[in-house]
Amino acid sequence: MPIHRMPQTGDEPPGRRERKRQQQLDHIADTAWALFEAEGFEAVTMERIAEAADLSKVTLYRHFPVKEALLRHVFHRELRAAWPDIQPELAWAAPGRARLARFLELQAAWCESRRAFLLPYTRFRLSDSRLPAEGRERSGMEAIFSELIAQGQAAGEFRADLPVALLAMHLQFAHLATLLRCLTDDRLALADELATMLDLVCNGMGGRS
Amino acid sequence: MPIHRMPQTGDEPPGRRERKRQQQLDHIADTAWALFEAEGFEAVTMERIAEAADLSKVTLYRHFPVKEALLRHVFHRELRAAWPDIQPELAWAAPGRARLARFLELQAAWCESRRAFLLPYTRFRLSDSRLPAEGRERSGMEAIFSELIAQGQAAGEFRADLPVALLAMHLQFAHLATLLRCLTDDRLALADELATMLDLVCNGMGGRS
DNA sequence: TTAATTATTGAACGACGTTCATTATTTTTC
DNA sequence: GAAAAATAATGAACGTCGTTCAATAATTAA
Repeated sequence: MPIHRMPQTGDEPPGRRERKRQQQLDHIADTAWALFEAEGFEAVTMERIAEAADLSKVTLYRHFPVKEALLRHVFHRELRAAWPDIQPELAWAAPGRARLARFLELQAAWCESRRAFLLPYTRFRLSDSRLPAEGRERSGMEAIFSELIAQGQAAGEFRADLPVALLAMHLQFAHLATLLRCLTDDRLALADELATMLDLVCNGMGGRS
Repeated sequence: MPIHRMPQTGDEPPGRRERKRQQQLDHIADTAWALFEAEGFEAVTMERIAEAADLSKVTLYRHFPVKEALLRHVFHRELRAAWPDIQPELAWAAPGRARLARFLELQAAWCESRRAFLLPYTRFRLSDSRLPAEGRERSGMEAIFSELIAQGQAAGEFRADLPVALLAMHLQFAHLATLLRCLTDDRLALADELATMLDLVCNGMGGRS
């Protein structure tokens, strides 16, 4: 069997190379996060991130093939960090639409304090399909939507004639579109628009089949 | 009053400068269309388009500030050209969902023969919000959706508690998302996925308010 | 015709993302 | 342990997108 890629059993202890890789990823993400926060996503060049993290530009691009992939990595790390605070709040709402609505409320608040990152991230997520296969794994948000929708389906609140993945994708695009609209038009309140969006996604726009 | 931008009454005869501009736009679009069709969107550089159209690169960028703007211009020209064939077919279906479904059918067929352009165009449309104001005018597709939805609202088939523009935007994003999915996954049939998408947009995913 | 606007151009630039040959490091195998 | 194979990292150069600038040509307004 080919040695260089073993079957990913996952329980084997990672070698030193993998460990160093992970901590270097963390180091890069920390550095990038700080720079993005200080100067904005567009203003920071990949070369500067590389220098600040004490890496070659080529090496940085080996880890993150496009700049937005780095943004996504950083962003998802933040999202994972916020999840323990968000999740218990959701249990109070009934599975299905109510819980989804509660999540969007909490999410909106979380997003408000990350406006600088949110616009480029949203744009990228809306149109990305050029990341390598491993990068096309479920995004943090997509995984959460899938979970919440599956709960709603199990509770009989969401239609079960369509696969969860499709519903989740539909919701996610509507979500991203709403974010994009709000971020490019300051007159729109994120929380309100998200509530309207959820209404539309759940109830449809009224056409009978 | 400032001379260089008059109120755009529109009925004054355009000067020679404006006429030359228009025919140059047409010339550029023709050239770009041919190159795109022959070699694909990504493979053609802006410099080559400029050379082929006998222009300076800077001049080309003056007309189309980003490459995708040129693609959009070319694409919308095609769509406008196809519209006379599509529109009469729509009158046979009742306004509202049926007519929308019919449009998506015809659209799918039209798209099938333009796959090469469709992917970059879709990606761009999904995430564009950096075009100059004049460029953010309603896209061809968005205008059509708006019209069809307004007809459905008037016929009482679509809910009227939300503005047409919002419904149209929602539909358009779902539409683009479906295109993106089908173009990046050959196993999916465009017509089928569009029908499912319309179902989802019209009927919602089943959550009660 | 003169004066003010606008179009067009070449040349250079910064940034993204890639390629390549070379060197260092880790992992495997003996 | 040491040798060999595989992978990681590097600098340097390159192509493309998109922009800036100063200079020239063409159009319009006075």
